Amino acid sequence: MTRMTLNNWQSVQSEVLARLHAREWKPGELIPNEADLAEEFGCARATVNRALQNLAEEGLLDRKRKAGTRVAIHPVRRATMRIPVIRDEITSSGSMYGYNLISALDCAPPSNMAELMRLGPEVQALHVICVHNADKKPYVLEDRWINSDWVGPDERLQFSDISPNQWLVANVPFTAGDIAFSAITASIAESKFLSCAPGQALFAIDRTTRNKERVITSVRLTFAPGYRINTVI
Amino acid sequence: MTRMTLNNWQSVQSEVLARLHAREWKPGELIPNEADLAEEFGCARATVNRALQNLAEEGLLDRKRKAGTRVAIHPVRRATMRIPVIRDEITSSGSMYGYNLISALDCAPPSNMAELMRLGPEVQALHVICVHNADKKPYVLEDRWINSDWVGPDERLQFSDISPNQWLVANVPFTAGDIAFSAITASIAESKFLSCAPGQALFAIDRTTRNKERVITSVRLTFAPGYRINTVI
DNA sequence: TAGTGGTCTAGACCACCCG
DNA sequence: GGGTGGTCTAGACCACTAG
Repeated sequence: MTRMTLNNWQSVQSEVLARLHAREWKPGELIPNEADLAEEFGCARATVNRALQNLAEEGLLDRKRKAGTRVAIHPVRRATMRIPVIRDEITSSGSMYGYNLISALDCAPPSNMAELMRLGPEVQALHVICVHNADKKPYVLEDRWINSDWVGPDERLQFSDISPNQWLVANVPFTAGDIAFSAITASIAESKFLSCAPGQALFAIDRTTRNKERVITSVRLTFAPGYRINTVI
Repeated sequence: MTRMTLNNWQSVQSEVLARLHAREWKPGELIPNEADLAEEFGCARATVNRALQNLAEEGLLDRKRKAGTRVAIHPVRRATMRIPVIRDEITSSGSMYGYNLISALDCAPPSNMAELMRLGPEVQALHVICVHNADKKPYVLEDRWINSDWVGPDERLQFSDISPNQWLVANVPFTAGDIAFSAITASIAESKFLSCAPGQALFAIDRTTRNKERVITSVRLTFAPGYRINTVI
């Protein structure tokens, strides 16, 4: 066994990655245990552990106590992507950010939304519709329901100046959320707000944000035609 | 200072999370340094480090040497999502998986694809079109270009039985890739393969896979209407 | 039950970078 | 310059689980 000196976990990770890419360790195979690798690499076991744990997190290795570490069969199963913070997304692409409040009304939400927010019948919530612009052209339509418990009468006045998203992020703590991506067909209303043809294919993001199982807000973002979301593996 | 005993990094992380959710430490604020927290929690600094590093990775904290650790202003900016392995996605939802090869031909790719794959003019690549079915109904249309260097004449015969994706994952190592999500309008051809109306909004994933800067394959997956991709923060 | 990964500790040194 | 996070080390004990 050639003995090398890799004295930080990044270099250990690189070496392991190289062996995976070279198929020296093949998918499904068992690789040597941490103690042996530590000796071969000339470093502490904790250093090897850090490297292998990182690769396991990325989905390239499967680790189990006693069973050892195996090369994952499906090398990459996860992608991490930025959740767009609309204002940043627009300004960082060099465009000028603009914001139009369309409406902000208290009313009883439709039944599916009431159920999601666990509101009784007749209970009202705040419904906000607004448009974010890039260089004065519509960029995304925001259609949001907010649980009234989280926003007082004073705050909602501000929504003519700052977007509810920006306000919520800064003022309401949350513990969990879920996101869904889909393709939808532009309705008449959507096409009007986004200045596109009805029936056009639009990219939509639905996001629900919770604080300890209670829904704070649920939003649909409908993007202008041509929007893409990119990420790297 | 109340002194507690948190002797593993998960409990340290929970405690820190609780303070963040309770707004005890507010967005933008500096939190105590690792040594102080270690003393307060009654554990080693390395344990605090592990917890804080994990929270920083998740986007909840911003850490800088000398500057210290701050609560992130935009609490969550990343979502990690499963890259669907089509066959698994279909079978794990309880449906029967099926596969139809439409065509597999060597031909010169269109210019944008040739450029992406860095092929000279007139150089051919393998173009595969196939459909994956769930319970005999079209689920996703796969339109793929494969660099001929990576697939010999023998292998391509197999594509009538197993999908090129499955074959590539098992046989060709890759080092990097990128993915894009978008909404497209169904063309005549797409609508035919997916049994939907032309003009319908469809969810599309474009994926390019590389081995050391050389493109192995580039694929567009076009999903049948109604497809959604879900993830949790 | 024995082998493997998961983690903690105490101490140390280093890299970075704010003031 | 000095305080902060980033990491390594050696040793130890524990938790899990395959055989």
